[in-house]
Amino acid sequence: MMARQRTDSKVTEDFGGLRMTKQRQVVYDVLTDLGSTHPTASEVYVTAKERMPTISLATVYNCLETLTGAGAIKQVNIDREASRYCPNLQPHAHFFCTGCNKVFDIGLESDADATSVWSLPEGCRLEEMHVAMRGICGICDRCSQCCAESGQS
Amino acid sequence: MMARQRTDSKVTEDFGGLRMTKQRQVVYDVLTDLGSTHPTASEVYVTAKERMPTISLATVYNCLETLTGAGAIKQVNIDREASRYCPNLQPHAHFFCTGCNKVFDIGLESDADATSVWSLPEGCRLEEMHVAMRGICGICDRCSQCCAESGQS
DNA sequence: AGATATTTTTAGAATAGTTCTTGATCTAAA
DNA sequence: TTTAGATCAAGAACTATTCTAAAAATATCT
Repeated sequence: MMARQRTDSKVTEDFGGLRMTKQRQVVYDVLTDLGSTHPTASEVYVTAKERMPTISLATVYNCLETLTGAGAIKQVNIDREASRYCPNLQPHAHFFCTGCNKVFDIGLESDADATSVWSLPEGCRLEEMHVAMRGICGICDRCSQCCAESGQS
Repeated sequence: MMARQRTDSKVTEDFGGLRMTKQRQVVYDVLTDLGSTHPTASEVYVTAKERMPTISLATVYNCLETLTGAGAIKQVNIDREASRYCPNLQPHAHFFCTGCNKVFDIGLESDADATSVWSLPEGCRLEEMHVAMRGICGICDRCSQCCAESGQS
């Protein structure tokens, strides 16, 4: 699935013949390094600029779009807030906690199919599905019970 | 659940003690009259202005926000495109057809539970869930087979 | 009813995230 | 090494939405 190429330190992945420029590699690495924080384009930009001071915000946007198009990363939208980006390619939903403002990946129950609960009209070809949830995460919920404060991050 | 009030022609609904001003009534009526087209704020504005020429776009935004907050209508977001609004209060998903650019309501299979397929961490309080799908609707799919054209609306 | 307070509306300015434009730079191919 | 195409950088432009301030409408209180 992923071909290796020569690089000094990092595994460079080949996503569908995408030319992996230095900028794209930095953006991709930042995204995987930020792990599950689901950063926005601006947040990616801040960290990318530390590693490559000449990179521009427009380039970060370009790279994120290109990587998304190539299927290397996913774009996550919660309402109309700034898009976030996510390196998790497994099928999953996103839980947005209104207490701490964090986004969590939510996996499928084992051998569950997210589409099967929906009554799709005959002939529909489903190509993508985005599931966004809002609520209070377990940490914030527990915190609000014991200290009666909103668990700000 | 919904108290009736005197009006000339239309049923005026009382959503959680919301003051139903003329503007809010017009916006709400436009939304139900546009049926399942899932109009944007601007599209609501165009039709609302025909019925009440003095109404402003800001008021349409205000009314849509107020009605959404009162639970009278739902806001629908597909990626970061302009928000659409929907008078269907039943739990349902939205299918966005990339062929004809239309949005369809997708109901749940009978006695299915959309949340049960997701493995929510213990202690999470889920308050809202939005399911957005992209693909080709049955009409566009059939059309592309017989006439080899993208079924533009 | 009349006076006062509160809410809502209007119009336009402001904002934020994103996209576009243009010229420079890089890369791949011939 | 020349040429063509892709990518990058910087800043301008765009668009959906929110904010602001003043006017209008509505509710509340004597």
